[in-house]
Amino acid sequence: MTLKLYNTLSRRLETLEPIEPGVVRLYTCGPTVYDTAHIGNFRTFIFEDLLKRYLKYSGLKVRHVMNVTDVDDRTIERAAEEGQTLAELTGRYCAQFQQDLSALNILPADHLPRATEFIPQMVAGIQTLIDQGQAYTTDDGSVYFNISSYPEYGRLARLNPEQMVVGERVAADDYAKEEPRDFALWKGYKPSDRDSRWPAPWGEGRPGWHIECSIMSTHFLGEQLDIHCGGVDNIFPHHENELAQSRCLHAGPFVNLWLHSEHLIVDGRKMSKSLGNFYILPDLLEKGFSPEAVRYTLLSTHYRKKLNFTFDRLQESQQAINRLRELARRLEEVPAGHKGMAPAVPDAAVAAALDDDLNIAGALGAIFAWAHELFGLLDRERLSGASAGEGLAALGRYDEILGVVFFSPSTLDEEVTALIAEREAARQNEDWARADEIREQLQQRGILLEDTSTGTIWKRG
RNA sequence: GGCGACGUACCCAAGCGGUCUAAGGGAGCGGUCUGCAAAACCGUUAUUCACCGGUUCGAAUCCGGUCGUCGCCUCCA
Repeated sequence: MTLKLYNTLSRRLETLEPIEPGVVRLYTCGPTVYDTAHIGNFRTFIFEDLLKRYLKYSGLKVRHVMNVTDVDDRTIERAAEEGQTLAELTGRYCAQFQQDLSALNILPADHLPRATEFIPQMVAGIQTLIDQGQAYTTDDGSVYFNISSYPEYGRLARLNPEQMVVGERVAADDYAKEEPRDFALWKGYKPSDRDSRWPAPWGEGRPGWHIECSIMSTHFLGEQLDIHCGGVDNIFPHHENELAQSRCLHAGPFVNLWLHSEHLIVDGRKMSKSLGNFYILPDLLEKGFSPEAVRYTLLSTHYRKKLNFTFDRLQESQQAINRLRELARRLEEVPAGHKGMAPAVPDAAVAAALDDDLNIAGALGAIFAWAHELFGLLDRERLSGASAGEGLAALGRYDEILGVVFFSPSTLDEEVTALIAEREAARQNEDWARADEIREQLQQRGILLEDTSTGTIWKRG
């Protein structure tokens, strides 16, 4: 396996060469738990899941850490609005987040540390930067990183600090600092912060956003990471600042490969809370879409391409998944000793595509082309029993990467089960009118019935 | 103003200088099968890759320009 990935730092494809042979140290930026994450957020988490699953598929061990930001402007604001403590609010949304991760069949990280669990370590790190003369305190008890103390500042984002526009967002920051481009390591306490206050040598307050990742990644994975992921909007300022801090706290390279996923688009604009054009998973499930259809939709476009989200897309994804599930069902029906052809499984094509910067569309193309070949043989009863078994195993392997075929075993409620039984009876009596009526009724509810040679099956529409 | 990405059929999308008269998914149309459907299969829907010019024996693929869309430029995945 020679997996090549696009490194944002070099803007080139680079071969993954784990620091420790056979083990990949992966750090992915998690959510800020001030609200339910929208599916644009999940596009990134699903891209990271694809990466992780493919690394495992390739025989590597993955040590994965995802942080949870549970203290920042938004969490504090939201907690105040809802009259809750910070911990109550973030606890609630963190639980929601994990529930959504699970629904989308995203493999959990080995560690999911929350920023507030590492405040003393962050304080120590900030103190080191102060001691080194790379950070300074201000009268309000805040601490800022002096970007001029780090010559490589701007390298990741390819921004020249001299040319950076000091815009509204900087002006809106009412903290005192020596130079507008410097960023906060620590924010001095203000009454509006309510219960969000922690002690520090230079004064009570709370950590800035970026320092948590520098500290927690090192804590769990060491000073150098193989891969660090996030959405493109994290390149600047978050990752640029994180990189600066980490490089100043320890001399090594910090991250070998920086990977960033593109945005999910709605009506031509990026999906975001501020634009109001977002969807959350529970709402899509409520509308009757399956979690696997959401997963497939977010997964099936290359991670560095913008992805336009539509309900049609979800529907198309469901159809594609149904096709693979149908293949599995048909393969299971082939008797073990059946004589026939033995087509090759597309392992090599799938691996070649994914080795090329996770070319998922190429991999899916290979899988579906193979599926088509198998269906043709199945229709003519010319697939050997052994090949059917191999095919089923191969599909299982590929689904360890895709995670859309063999998960979330759907169940039917009693009413539906009874209707299906009633229809069976009607068909036995050749009462076609009643049988068709039930079929249409269930179709309205998103359940498709198909009468096969071995009985009636159902699937989601 | 600075930096960057993208534009392939009705929709989505692969393609990384020749095997491209361009994978794969969805959708449509005709057929086989079926009680009828659905699924699956067979056939069909781009001699063409936003547009213009250039490099090359050869370009969807490289270079330049034009048009269009989007993103980032201090706390957005």
